[in-house]
Amino acid sequence: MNKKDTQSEKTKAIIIKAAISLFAKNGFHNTSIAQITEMCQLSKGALYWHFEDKEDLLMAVIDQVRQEWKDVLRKNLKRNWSAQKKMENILDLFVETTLENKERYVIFIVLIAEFTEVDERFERALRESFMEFFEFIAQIIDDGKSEGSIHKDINTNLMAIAFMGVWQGVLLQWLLNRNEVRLESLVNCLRSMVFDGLAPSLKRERIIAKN
Amino acid sequence: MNKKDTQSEKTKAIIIKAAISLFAKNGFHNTSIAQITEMCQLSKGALYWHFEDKEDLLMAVIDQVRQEWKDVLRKNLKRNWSAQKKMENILDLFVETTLENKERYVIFIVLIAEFTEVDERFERALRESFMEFFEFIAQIIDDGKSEGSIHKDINTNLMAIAFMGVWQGVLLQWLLNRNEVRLESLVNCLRSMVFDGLAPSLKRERIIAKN
DNA sequence: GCTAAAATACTGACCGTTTAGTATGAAAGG
DNA sequence: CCTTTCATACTAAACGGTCAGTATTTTAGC
Repeated sequence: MNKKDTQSEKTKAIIIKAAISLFAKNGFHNTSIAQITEMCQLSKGALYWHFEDKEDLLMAVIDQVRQEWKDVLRKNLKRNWSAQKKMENILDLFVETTLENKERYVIFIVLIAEFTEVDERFERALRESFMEFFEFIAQIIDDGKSEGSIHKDINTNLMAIAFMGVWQGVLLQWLLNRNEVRLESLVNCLRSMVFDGLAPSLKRERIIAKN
Repeated sequence: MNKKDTQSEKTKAIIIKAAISLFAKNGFHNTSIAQITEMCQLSKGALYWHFEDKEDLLMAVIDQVRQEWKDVLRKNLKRNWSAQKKMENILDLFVETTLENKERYVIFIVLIAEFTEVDERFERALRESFMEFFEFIAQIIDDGKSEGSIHKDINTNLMAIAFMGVWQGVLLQWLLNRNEVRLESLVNCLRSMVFDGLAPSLKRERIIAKN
């Protein structure tokens, strides 16, 4: 029998799913075990059978979300695409997958805000989750440099972090203003910043200088 | 006697300052009244004499931080500067003031993450705080359009929100990676995205099309 | 294939602790 | 002496976590 098919794994998955949803909305500390067990129609004892404590559950949640991220990137960005095409598509991909499952992305913002400078253990777990993403983006950026579609004097690692940051920031502002603006519009705005630049005069000088 | 000089106002200010610091670090729900009163060497009775309840204190905190933001912008961006100069300086200003008082900016990120889709009252309070900022930035962007230093086809309000977002996102990623990267480096990276653009080829096409 | 034993999965009451908030009284100062 | 300001002691509720016991599934013996 496949390990994933055991009763234990099924129940664990149900609990993790509920926890992701509640942690993303209310944060870790403001979500009670009772809320989680109510959502998945289980008793407290059941939860504590599968997870040592609340923190153990959070670790499982972080792992799960990291895996989902990885899958989204690997499945949707085709290997044979150019770096430029990947970079152009990555924001669309974020928007698309956010609209179908918001929690997946929001939860990391909530957890960073909650645990940074507070709990070293979870901070590290979050940072390590992003490391995988950074390496993925960094590879694309390096390819883009070879291709000539990305400025060669850009610091790859810094840019990967900054790129992650701008996406998360736009997502954060969308959350706050979700009734006033559409995520697509906000991202289009971001795109025109990142890919076209904001100031035509500045940009022209730069291009002239580079040629 | 100036209202600000009364004992009551002094004590209030001390409590608010401690609350800002603790809310920014631990969030609202994960900060206890006891922690706040310990930090400012006061008793519970004292805090509840000056504030109706914990939520009342949070409202005062939000008001205070909004005021600080406003002051930073008004004092440091000279009225007679061009829009371009203002836009070029605003990120430096953020970095500078963040390094001297991190909480002032971090607290909004923490509170958005904590209250969005959870508590309508505080969500609105936060949104209204940003409104002032958006209007400030929107004015600069509009001036920049008249000047010709900013693309005319940019949606001003959206860009103001997105601009706020990218700053917050970079700040968030810096918080997480503060031991690996400097905020200045990350913001320089952001600047080269926003002002120079990422992809030279795309950009050139756009300029040619516009001329 | 049936049954007994054993491992797994789960329930719900309960415990100690922590929390926001209150009641009450003591200083302090004008 | 009376109002403002603060300290101390307390309450009720909510929290994470435990535990004795029950149900359900899997394994093992024949």
